[in-house]
Amino acid sequence: MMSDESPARPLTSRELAALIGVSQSAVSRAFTPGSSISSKLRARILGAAHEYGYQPNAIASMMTTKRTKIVGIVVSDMRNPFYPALIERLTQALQRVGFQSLLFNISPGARIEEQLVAIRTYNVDTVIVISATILDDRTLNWAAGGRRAILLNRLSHQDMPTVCCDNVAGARAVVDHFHAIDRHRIGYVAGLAKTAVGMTRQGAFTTRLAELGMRLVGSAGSEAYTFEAGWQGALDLLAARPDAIFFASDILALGGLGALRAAGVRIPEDIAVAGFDDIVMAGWPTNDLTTYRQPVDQLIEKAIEMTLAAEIDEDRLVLLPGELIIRGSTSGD
Amino acid sequence: MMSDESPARPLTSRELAALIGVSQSAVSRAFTPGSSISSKLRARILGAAHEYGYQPNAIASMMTTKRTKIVGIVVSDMRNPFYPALIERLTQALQRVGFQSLLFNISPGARIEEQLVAIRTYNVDTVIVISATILDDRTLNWAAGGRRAILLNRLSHQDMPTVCCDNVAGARAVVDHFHAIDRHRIGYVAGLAKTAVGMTRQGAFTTRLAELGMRLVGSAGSEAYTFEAGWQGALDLLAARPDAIFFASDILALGGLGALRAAGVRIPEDIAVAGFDDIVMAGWPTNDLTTYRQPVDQLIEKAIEMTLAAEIDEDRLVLLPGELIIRGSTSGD
DNA sequence: CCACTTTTTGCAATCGGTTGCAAATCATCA
DNA sequence: TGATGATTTGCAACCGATTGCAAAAAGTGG
Repeated sequence: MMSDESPARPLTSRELAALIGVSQSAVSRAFTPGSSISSKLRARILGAAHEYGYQPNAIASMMTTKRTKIVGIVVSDMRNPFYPALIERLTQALQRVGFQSLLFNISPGARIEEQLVAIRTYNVDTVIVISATILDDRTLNWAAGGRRAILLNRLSHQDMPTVCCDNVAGARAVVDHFHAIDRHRIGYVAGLAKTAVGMTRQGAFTTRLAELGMRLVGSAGSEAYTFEAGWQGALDLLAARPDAIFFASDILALGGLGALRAAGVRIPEDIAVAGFDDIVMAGWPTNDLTTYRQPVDQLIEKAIEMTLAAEIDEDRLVLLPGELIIRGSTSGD
Repeated sequence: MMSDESPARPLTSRELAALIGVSQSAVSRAFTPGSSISSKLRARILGAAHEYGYQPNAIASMMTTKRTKIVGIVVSDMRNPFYPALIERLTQALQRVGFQSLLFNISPGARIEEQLVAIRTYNVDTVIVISATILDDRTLNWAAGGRRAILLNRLSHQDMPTVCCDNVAGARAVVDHFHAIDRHRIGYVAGLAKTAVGMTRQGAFTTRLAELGMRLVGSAGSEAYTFEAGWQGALDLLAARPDAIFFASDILALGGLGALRAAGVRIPEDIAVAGFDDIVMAGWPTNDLTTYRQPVDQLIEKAIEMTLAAEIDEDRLVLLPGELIIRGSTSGD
C-alpha cells in the first residue's frame, strides 16, 4: 500500500487499465463492491493498483454518483469541552463507516448565511448540526439545501430528524436526587435560555420540583455555557440561601463550584451542586461533580444510523436516557 | 440568497444559462473572479443566479481545476483542551480565506495507514498536521501523497514546512521565572517523551537549569498529556521534595495541582507550579496557573500564510515566541 | 466610415470516474 | 456437441464545471 514514491501526478484508472490491458470500466468495478466483475479480474486489478499505487479519485466519483461520502458538521461552540468530546467520537464513528467530516465552525454574530454558503456548494450528503445556538430552523433548512439534516443534541420546532439526550428525564433525575438527600431550597442556573434544550431542562426541572413540593428559591440566567457565567450565576443565587443548585451544564457547574468555594461555602454540606453532561472534568477529583451523564455513545450510534438510513420515516425524534452520576458534590462522602 | 424553496435537484450552470439565454461558459465566468467577462453580463448572470437560487457546484469545479479548497486537518488528541481551541480558530481562519476543513481524527493504535487512505483520495489541497503524536514523517509524507503538508505545533526531522511555538524560549522562560522567585529544587513532569516537542521542552528546560546552577531534583515521565498523568507525575515527584515543578503542558499541571493540594501541599508557598500552553482553564480562578502561553493567533496566521503561498522556499521552519503568564501558582499573590 | 486592436462571448474538449447496454465469454444440460 | 441462459467485459455517454481557441462585438484612430 505504501509502495514506491508517490508520483507527482497520481495514476488514473484509465492509465492503470492500459498498464495491465483491461478496460477502464473494469478498474472502476474492481473498486466498487457488489459490481459485476469476476473475482479473478478484480484480484488482478487490485493487485496492480497496489503495485502501481493507484487509488480511485473520490472527487471524480462524486461527480457521477452524486454522493460525496462527506457529512457536514455544524458546530459553534468548541469551548465547552462537551462538544470536542462529542465531535471526536462522531468523526471517528463516521470514518469507520466510510464518511469524512467537513467542519463548519460558525461564529455567532457574523453573517451566518454567508458562513453556510459553502455547506451547499460542497454537496455534503448529510448535515449534522451540533450547534445548540444560533441557527434557526429556517436558516438550517436552507443551508442543508434539500439534503438531510440531523440535529444532534439540539431540538427544533419542525420535525427534522433529531437525536437528543432526554433532558426531561435528566432534569427530573437531578431533582429526585436532591429530594433524596433532603434538600428543599433549590436554585437553578440556566444556560442559554433561548435554546430549546435550555428551556426543556429548565421546564422539566421546575415541574418536577413542584410535583415534589420543593421550593425553587432562585434562578439565575446566563448568556452562555461558560465557566464565568456559572461563577456569576452561583454568586447571584447566594442571597436566596439555597441548599442545592442545579446548573444547566457541567461547565457552568464548575464555575459555580469555584465561586461557592471561594465564598467559603462547603460543598456539599452547605450547598449540594449538580451539573449536566458529565464532561471529563466533572469526574476529576478536584471537582467531583454530581451530574447527569449524556449517553454520548448511543447518541452517536443513532446519528450514524440516521446518516446511513435510506429513509427516516419513523422515530424522527430519538430521545435517549442518560444516567445520573452521583459524586461528592452532592453526597457527603 | 435565501430565495424560494430549494428544488430537489439544484440548478446547473447549463440550465441557468438556458433560462436567461447566455452560454454556459458565461455563467461559469460570472462566478470566476478575474475571468474575461463584461461587468454588465456578470451582473445579469449573478442576478439571475440569485433569483433562481443557482450556486456553482464545487465538486464539478474540483474536477477541472484540481483544487479542492479543502485542507485536511489531522488530529489525534481532542481531549487536551488546547487542541479544540486551536482547531476552532484554525477552521474559522480557513473559512475566512475560502477553505473548508476536512477532519481526520486518527486514533492511536489502530491501523494508522488505513485511517489515512481517505486523505489521499479526497485530494485535499493541503494537509495540516496538528497531531503531536503517532505519525512518523514517512507515513505522513505518504498520506499527503505529494500535496503540501504543514506541521502545526509539531516538529519533524525532515524539512517539512513547520509552524511551532518556540518551545526552547518557553522552557527557558519558566526556568528563569523559577530562578527569579528563588526556587532551586526543581521537578519536571514530562508529556509524551517520544515526541519531538516533548524532548525539545525537556532539553531546553534542563539546559537552562544547568546554566543557572539550579538543581533538577526529579523528573517524572508520563504516557500522555492528561490530567491523570499529571496527578501521578506530581505524586512521583513528592519524595524528591522539589520547591517548584514544571509540567510539560497545562493539562498535566492541572492534574498536578490537584494531587499536590490533595496531599496538603501549599501552592505556591511549598511548591510553585508552572504549565505550558495557557489553555483557558489555566486562567480560571480555581487553578490560577502560571504558564507559558502559546501564540495561537500567530501560529494560525502563519499556517494560513503557508497554506496560501504558492511556494514555501524560505522560512520552512517558523518558531514563534509565546509569553509567560504569571499567576498565583508561582507568585504568592 | 473603414481598418485595426482590444474585449467579450460561445464552442467544444477535458477532468476521472460510473453505469446502462450490448457484445463476448463461460457454464449448463439435453 | 450445440443450444440456451448466466456472467463477465468493454463501449461510450454522462456528471457539471473550467478554459484554450476562434468568432463576434465593441472600441479607436485616421
